[in-house]
Amino acid sequence: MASPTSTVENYLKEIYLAQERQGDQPVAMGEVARSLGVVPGTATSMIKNLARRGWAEYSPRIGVRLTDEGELVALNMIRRHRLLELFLVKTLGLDWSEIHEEAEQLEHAVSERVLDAMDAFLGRPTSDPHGDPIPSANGKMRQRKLVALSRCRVGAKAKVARITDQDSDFLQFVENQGLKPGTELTVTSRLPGADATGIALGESAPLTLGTRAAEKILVEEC
Amino acid sequence: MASPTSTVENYLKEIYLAQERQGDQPVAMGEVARSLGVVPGTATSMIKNLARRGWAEYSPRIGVRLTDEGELVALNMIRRHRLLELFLVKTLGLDWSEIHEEAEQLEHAVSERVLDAMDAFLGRPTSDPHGDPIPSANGKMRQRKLVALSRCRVGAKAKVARITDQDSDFLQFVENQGLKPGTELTVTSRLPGADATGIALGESAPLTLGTRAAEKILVEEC
DNA sequence: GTCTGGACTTTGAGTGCCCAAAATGACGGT
DNA sequence: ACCGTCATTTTGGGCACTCAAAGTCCAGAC
Repeated sequence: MASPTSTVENYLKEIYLAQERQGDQPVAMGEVARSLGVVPGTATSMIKNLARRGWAEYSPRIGVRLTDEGELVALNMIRRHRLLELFLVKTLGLDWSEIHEEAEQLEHAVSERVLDAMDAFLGRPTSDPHGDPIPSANGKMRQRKLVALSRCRVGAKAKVARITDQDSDFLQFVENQGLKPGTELTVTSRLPGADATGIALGESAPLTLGTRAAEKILVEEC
Repeated sequence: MASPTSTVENYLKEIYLAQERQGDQPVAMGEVARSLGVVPGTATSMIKNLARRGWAEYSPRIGVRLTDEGELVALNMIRRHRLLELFLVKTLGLDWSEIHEEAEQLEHAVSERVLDAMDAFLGRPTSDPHGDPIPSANGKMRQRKLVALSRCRVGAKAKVARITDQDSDFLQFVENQGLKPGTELTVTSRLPGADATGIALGESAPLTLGTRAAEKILVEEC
C-alpha cells in the first residue's frame, strides 16, 4: 500500500469523523465535500481514488465507508491531531481556541518519532484540550459514555467532559463562561418552548444555553 | 507577492545556503539541482519561475541569485529550521544526528504564532544545536568570525563553535568523539603529508582528524 | 580555427489535485 | 406515469511540480 499523501490523509480523517458522527453509516459525497472544503465533483473523483487504492469502499450515489486499512490511517491522523493540540496548549501555552488550525497543518509533518517523543513528554495522555479521546499508537480509542448537556434531566449534577465543536468563536464562548472540560455544574431548568437549558456553576450566576449549544457540550454522569 | 509554496520555500532556502557557501556568487543550476535532489531541467524551469515571481534573478548559463524579497523568505525558513532543531533536541530530547530531516518537514508547517511561542519557550536562542546562527524574526543573522579547525595553527587553544555538515553519520562521529559545540581543545599537530590535524581534548586520548573533517568543524579564537 | 565533453536548456509527457459546468439519476409530489 | 428538484457524477481544463530525453552552448584541448 503506497503511503498516503497529506490530502489523502485529510480525506480519510474527515470520512472517519463523519462516519463516527452519524453512527457508521456510509458518508455521502456532499458531506465529504463540505468537510474538506471542495466542490462535490472533486470529492467524487478523490473518493474513487481512495477506493482504488484500498482505503475505502465506494458505492455510487450511496456514499463511502473506510476499510480497515483506511480506518487505521484515519485513527493515526486523529492521534496526531489531538496530541499536537494538547502539546500546543500545555507546553507552548497557545490559546485553546486557536490550536485546531495549527494542528491541522502540523499533523501531516510530524514523524512517528517526534510524535512519540511528544506523547512521552505529555505523559501518555488520553484526551486533548477539548476532551476528545486520543487514540493509542495502535489505533484503539477509548470511548467514554457521555451525554449531551441538552439531554440531562433537570437537577442533575454533571461534569463537562468534551466540547464537540472546534469553531474558534464557540470555544471562546465556552472559555469565557468557564465551561471547559473538568468543570462541574448543575442543570437547573429546561425550557423546551424557549429551546434552552439552564445551568449553574458553583458560585457564579446561572446561565442559559440554547439547545444548539447545549448539544455540543458533553458531560459525565448526567 | 503571492505566498510561496513549500517547494518554493525549499528552493529559496537552498539557494541562500549555496550563495553563502560560495561567497555570494550566483549559484549554478547544477548546484541547485543537486541541493534539491531534482534533475537539472527541473531546476532550470523552477528557477525561471522564482525569477518571474520576483524572488530571484536568473542569468541563463550563469546562475541564480536571490532578490531582497527572496532572501527574506530564505532567512525566515532558516530561522524556522534552526529553531525547530533546537526545540527537538532541548525540549523533546531527540538525538542530535536525527533532527535535520525532521526539521526539514516541520519548517513548512509551523505558523508564525507557534514559531514565536517556541522561540519564547527556548529563551530567544541565537544558535541551534550545530552552532548555526538563528536569524531573528526580521531576518538579521549575527555572524561570528570562526575559523576551520583545519586552519588553526599548532598549539592554539580553541572552542568548537559550529559543525557545518548535517550528515547523520558525521554528526554521530562528532558526538562520539565529544566534539560538540562548546568543547574546548588544543591543536597538537598538523601533518600536511598525511592530510591531517591532531587535537587534544582535556583528559582523553589525543585524536587525529583528516582535513576533510577538520574543515567542517569551525572554532572560536584560533 | 575546429572539435568535443559536459553543463545547461528545452520539449513533451505524467501525476496529483483542484474547479466549473453539463449530464445523469433518484425521489417525492402530482 | 410524469416532473421538477437536488445530489451526484462526468467531462474538460488548469496549476504546480516532476522526469526523460533531445537540443544547445561554451570552454578548453588540439
